Amino acid sequence: MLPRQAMSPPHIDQQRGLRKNLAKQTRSETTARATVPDKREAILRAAIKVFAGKGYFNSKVADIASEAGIADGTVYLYFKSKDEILHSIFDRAMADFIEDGKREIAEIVSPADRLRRVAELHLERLGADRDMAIVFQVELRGSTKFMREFSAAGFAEYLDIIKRTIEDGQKQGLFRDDIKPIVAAKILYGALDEMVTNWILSKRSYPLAPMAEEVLKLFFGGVLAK
Amino acid sequence: MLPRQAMSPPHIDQQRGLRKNLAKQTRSETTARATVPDKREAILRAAIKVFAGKGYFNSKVADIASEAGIADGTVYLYFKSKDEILHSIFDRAMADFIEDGKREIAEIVSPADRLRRVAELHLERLGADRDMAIVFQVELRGSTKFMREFSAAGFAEYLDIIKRTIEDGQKQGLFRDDIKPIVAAKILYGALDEMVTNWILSKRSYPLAPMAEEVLKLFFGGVLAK
Amino acid sequence: MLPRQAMSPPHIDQQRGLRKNLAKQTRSETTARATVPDKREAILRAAIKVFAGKGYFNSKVADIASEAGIADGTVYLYFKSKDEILHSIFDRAMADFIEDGKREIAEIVSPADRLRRVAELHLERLGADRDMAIVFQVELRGSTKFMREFSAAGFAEYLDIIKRTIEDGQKQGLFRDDIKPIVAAKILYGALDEMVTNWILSKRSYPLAPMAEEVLKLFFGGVLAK
Amino acid sequence: MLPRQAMSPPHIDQQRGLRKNLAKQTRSETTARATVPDKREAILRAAIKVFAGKGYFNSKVADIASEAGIADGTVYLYFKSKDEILHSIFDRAMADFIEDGKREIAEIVSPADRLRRVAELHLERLGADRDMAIVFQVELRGSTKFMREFSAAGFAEYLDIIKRTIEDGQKQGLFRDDIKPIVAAKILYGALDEMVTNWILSKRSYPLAPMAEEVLKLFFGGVLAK
DNA sequence: AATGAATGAGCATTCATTCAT
DNA sequence: TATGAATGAATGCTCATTCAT
Repeated sequence: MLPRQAMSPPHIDQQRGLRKNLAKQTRSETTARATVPDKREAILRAAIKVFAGKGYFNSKVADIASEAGIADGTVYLYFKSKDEILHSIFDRAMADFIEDGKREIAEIVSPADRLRRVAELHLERLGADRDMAIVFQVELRGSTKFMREFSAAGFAEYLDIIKRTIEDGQKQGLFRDDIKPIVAAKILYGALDEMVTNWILSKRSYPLAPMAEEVLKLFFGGVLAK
Repeated sequence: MLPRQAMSPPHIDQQRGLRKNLAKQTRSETTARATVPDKREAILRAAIKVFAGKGYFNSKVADIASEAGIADGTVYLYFKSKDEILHSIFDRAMADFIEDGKREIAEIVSPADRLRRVAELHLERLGADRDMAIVFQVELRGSTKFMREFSAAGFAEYLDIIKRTIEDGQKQGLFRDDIKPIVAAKILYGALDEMVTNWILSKRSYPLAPMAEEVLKLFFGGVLAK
Repeated sequence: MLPRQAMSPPHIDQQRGLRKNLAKQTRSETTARATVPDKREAILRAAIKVFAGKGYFNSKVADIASEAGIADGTVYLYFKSKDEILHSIFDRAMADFIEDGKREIAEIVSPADRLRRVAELHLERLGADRDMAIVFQVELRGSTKFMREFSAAGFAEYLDIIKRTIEDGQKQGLFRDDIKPIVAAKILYGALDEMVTNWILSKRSYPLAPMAEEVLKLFFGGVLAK
Repeated sequence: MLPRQAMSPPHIDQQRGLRKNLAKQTRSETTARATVPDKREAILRAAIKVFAGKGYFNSKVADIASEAGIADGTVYLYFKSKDEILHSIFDRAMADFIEDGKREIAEIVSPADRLRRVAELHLERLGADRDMAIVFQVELRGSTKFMREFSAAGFAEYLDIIKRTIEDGQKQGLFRDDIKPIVAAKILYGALDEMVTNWILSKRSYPLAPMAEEVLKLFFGGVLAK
């Protein structure tokens, strides 16, 4: 669920990011300003860290600016408001996550394998960036406003991907058809989501991604003994 | 998840209030001032409504007081801080929920039926009070601080009830034993939780409790066709 | 400077306090309410203690009520406001102090001895009740409003007593007449006042009254060697 | 007792400000905004005025900001709290006063002349800035907390200067040695202090400094006729 | 007279946002 | 672009005072 750009070099998600990056590097060589190539990116990374640490409402814009190594006012050259920063974090992450998910799934034939890949991706992504995971699990939920927007935008699409895969499975006779696809999709999502939340809150440190297999085992076969 | 008192439909509280009011009026027909039976209760109800509507951080103490029909300062006769109000909501609700859950489960022999009852209770409770459900799903999650406290206190116990039931099922050979009970418990909880969240965010109005059956069907049998 | 009533049984200052006291005692025997015969008095004593401990502005009316062992609202049956309590403390104390001073002085012929007696009384009074002294030295000064009123009322009269005594001394050729009596009076008062202030602030505990002699030695003879 | 900087007649501060302003205007004649040269200074001056007028507890931070011609929040860019403003006033003034006092005294040989200079300085300083004098006489005394701190810090040092001068006088046989130097010092201080207090409370307007001579006349020679 | 629950005006402080430089 | 000093609206909480009982 972590946006690619958040983990990769900046700009890669912005139309032909690669080209832009090249251009920037060219400029960088002349201006000798190698560090913080993209300030917008730096602000977002700083915001994720700060939000994760203190929560959205307890985080001050000054904290973010400080973490990003810039002046307070500079934040407003890149974002209209503190609110917009949080939005940007979600929007970018979700868009990126969905795009990646789609791509990876596209090549997989078996619905079960597709679900497996989605679950793995879900946990791999969030498991790779604890701060981002915290923002997603905690801050996203901390606001009905965001939840609705989130729901309306990316989340619905994400859930739809799962749902359609389940429908495929049903059409192919692989999945039971006495279960509503959308409900099954929500259950899978809810289970994965709970894994992430527990992982975040856990005092122990353990890899999140392997939990995908555990979830799928139950999701596929159920808890009843055969 | 709402405490019985707080969760019972409004008319019951009002009936209680009415009775008390009548008594009072009889006692002093001249004085018109009708005292609110339980102001602390009124504040909690008001807070749940306000928090549900605008979120904890966007809610002003004045909003709560106004909703409760009392003066701002009166809130502080019953609660030490705005923060304590939120805590009280959780504490009471969780304690009550767990107590009820335990009682109901105690009489059920079959582990599967016990899980069924837990799931039903979970959705019945939250489904009966949308505002309380919003506070639980949204505000509780919106703060790592609360989540940790919640986790440490009531939530862990709740999850443990589910876990032990699953262990029972495994011992009796009813449930697969290649699945870790705690993971299965989290999955069930996560699935139920997702049902609640979706219900809250949904524009359509539908009964939440019946979703329990849907979840259990999948949780027990899995999604794969036999 | 401590008002007599503040150190003696209540009511002694209110027209024939003794008689009233007797009456009260008579009543007390029937009602068995021997403690706190005069609530107004109790409030004033409590206020002096509380004001001395935390300062006027930091003292809550509730603190005073609690210290006096009565309900908050009861305070307002005896005083119109918190402000009035402070006023009452000063007014009573000053009136009493001046009255006593005049009486004691009246019998003394020698102006020097009269000053001596005034100085002794000043320090004896305040030295006998540290809390009252604190209120006088600290709270009285902490408000220009009070200072002006104090100045206008009792203080001017007190200073006048000293001044006239000095004038007497000058007329009798005992005191230098190249010094303005009012200035000399202020100097004596200022010196005594400083003794009290130092005594209050001192961490060590020592008797205040003996300082009168020290002050007078200098006031009479000056610091220069003869 | 006012720090030189703060105590110097307004025009000096303004001159400094003007020069700075001129420079600024030259640099940018288009921008109309004239920056206040030293905002911290302005806040302190405003606070002294406001505190003198209404007392510390009755003064609102908004009053100070308004008097200083700045926004409320700006106060907190220079001071951590309202309390810190009062502290700053005292600290600066005392430090400055003591420094000046020491310097002036250092060059004087005769103990009597030294005391004279101290007394003159004392009254000159406070007599030159009525508001500052009010804050010193009223607000400083109005809080045992401040008095103790004041006592511990600057005041003790001030009193010590006087005390040692008197000790010098005694060693040189100029002053009686049957009087404790510290007591004499307190008496002198108390007398001066009383002059200031009376000056502040007086409705008439008269120069304070000349009172030094009156006080010293009595302090040196005593009130008794020779 | 006494109570103490209720009131609500009042205020120090914070912090997102602006804007002159 | 970048800065960061300045802004001022916003709000949790206190506490003197009231008043129904």
